[in-house]
Amino acid sequence: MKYNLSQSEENYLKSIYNLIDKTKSSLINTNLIADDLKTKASSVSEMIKKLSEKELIEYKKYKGSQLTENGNAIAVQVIRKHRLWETFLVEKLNFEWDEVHEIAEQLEHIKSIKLTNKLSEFLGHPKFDPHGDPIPNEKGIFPKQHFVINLKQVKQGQFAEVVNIGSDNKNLLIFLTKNNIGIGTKIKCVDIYDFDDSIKIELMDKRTLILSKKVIKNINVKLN
Amino acid sequence: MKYNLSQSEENYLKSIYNLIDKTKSSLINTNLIADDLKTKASSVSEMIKKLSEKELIEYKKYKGSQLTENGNAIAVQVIRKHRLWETFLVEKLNFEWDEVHEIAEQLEHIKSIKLTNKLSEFLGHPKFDPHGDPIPNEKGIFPKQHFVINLKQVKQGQFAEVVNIGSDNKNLLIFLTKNNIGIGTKIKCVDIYDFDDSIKIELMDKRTLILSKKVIKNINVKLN
DNA sequence: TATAATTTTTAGGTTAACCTAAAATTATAT
DNA sequence: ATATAATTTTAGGTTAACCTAAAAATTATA
Repeated sequence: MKYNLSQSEENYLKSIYNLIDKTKSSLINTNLIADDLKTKASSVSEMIKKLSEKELIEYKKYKGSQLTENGNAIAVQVIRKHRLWETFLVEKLNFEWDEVHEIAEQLEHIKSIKLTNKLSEFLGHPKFDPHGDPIPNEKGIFPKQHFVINLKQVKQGQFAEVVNIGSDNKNLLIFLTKNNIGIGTKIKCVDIYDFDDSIKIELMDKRTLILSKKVIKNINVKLN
Repeated sequence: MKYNLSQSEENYLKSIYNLIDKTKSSLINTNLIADDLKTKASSVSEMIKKLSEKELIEYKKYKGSQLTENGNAIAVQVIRKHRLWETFLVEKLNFEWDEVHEIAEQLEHIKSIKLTNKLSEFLGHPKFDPHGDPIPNEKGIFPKQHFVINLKQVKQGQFAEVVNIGSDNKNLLIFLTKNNIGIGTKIKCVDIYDFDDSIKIELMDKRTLILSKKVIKNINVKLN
């Protein structure tokens, strides 16, 4: 179990992991990966073949890819590093949450298990990163999370608390910050507009705000 | 002045910078670089040609290489990152000084000026890294150093203080640690053995120790 | 100073990761 | 059910960074 993968290979594994997570489907299409990694389907086909020869991906031609146990374990460790570094950047270096993704994309490929573990320790073994994403431990175990739902599931009149932002889009994050929405923010759903799937929310300070469908899609909450 | 260099290209610039420093010569031989980077002379020739087309290296065939102003500036920034990360690893994550070089070799290529500056700030803008090497600032200016000489220059009876170890060799660093020699250690030269260029030193606790020529070569001191 | 030794460069090849275009396969729609 | 559309793979090409071996240039030596 001594893989020495290139950054590219790690990125493919991570992408597949994230796409499984996002799409809740176990077989990931080649085009989806290509899209996610901003590369071409032909490049993906090639890489998938290589990774399946290394037994990190399970794949039958034309049928889509999934991760093997080993592939999954590696992806999880890359994600662990990504989220630990994001936490470091925000907590220790005072970066804004919209600035860290890009830098963490680089840092996640640093190869040193000892570094990762010491970093985690230094940060106090954080369970969630600045976007509310759970941070797996050295063994790949994720922390337990409260029951998380998407904001669009919240009914009129219900109270909820933001626990996670499901996107690294800089402008979305800046928008949320400007409107005082962050991890832990408590909100009330005061109105639902069916015609465009937007909603009106109320913050603790009684300020109200209309959120578009696209914004809502990326806000995950727990009910209060 | 917006270069986007590969890790390899950065390594070549850094290597030339370090070799200029070490050899005190302004023209660096192709073979020296090959040796330093554990690559072949033919690869170096190729890369040198490329970097001189980018005007980062000044070079005439068969005559050796030197850095242009731009090449030097880039090398210094890579070195800045290397030394800041080494400091972080030792000061904040409690790594030993013999463990950090390898990891810093990876971290030095992370591209984010903002990260570098925030890291420096987080560390309190350190002037020297764990091996006593000076850390240049954002503008590439190195801190002033006291007059530094090599340990072999110290005469019998003189007192000196270790300010710098001129090697990243793990075993050398472990050896020094085991013998209570580190940056800031005060020593007295009690004997010089001409026949093998070794010396006997005395530490503050009166313990004496014989150091070989190779060890001495890598210990730089200031006289006290 | 001519010859030998060393150093450096060039020529030509390999590998990883990308690409475009064409072919193969699968999915969709009439 | 078959034609069309979409997806995926294959074929063949490019680039960066390495390599070996041979050629060229420089340096050292007899």
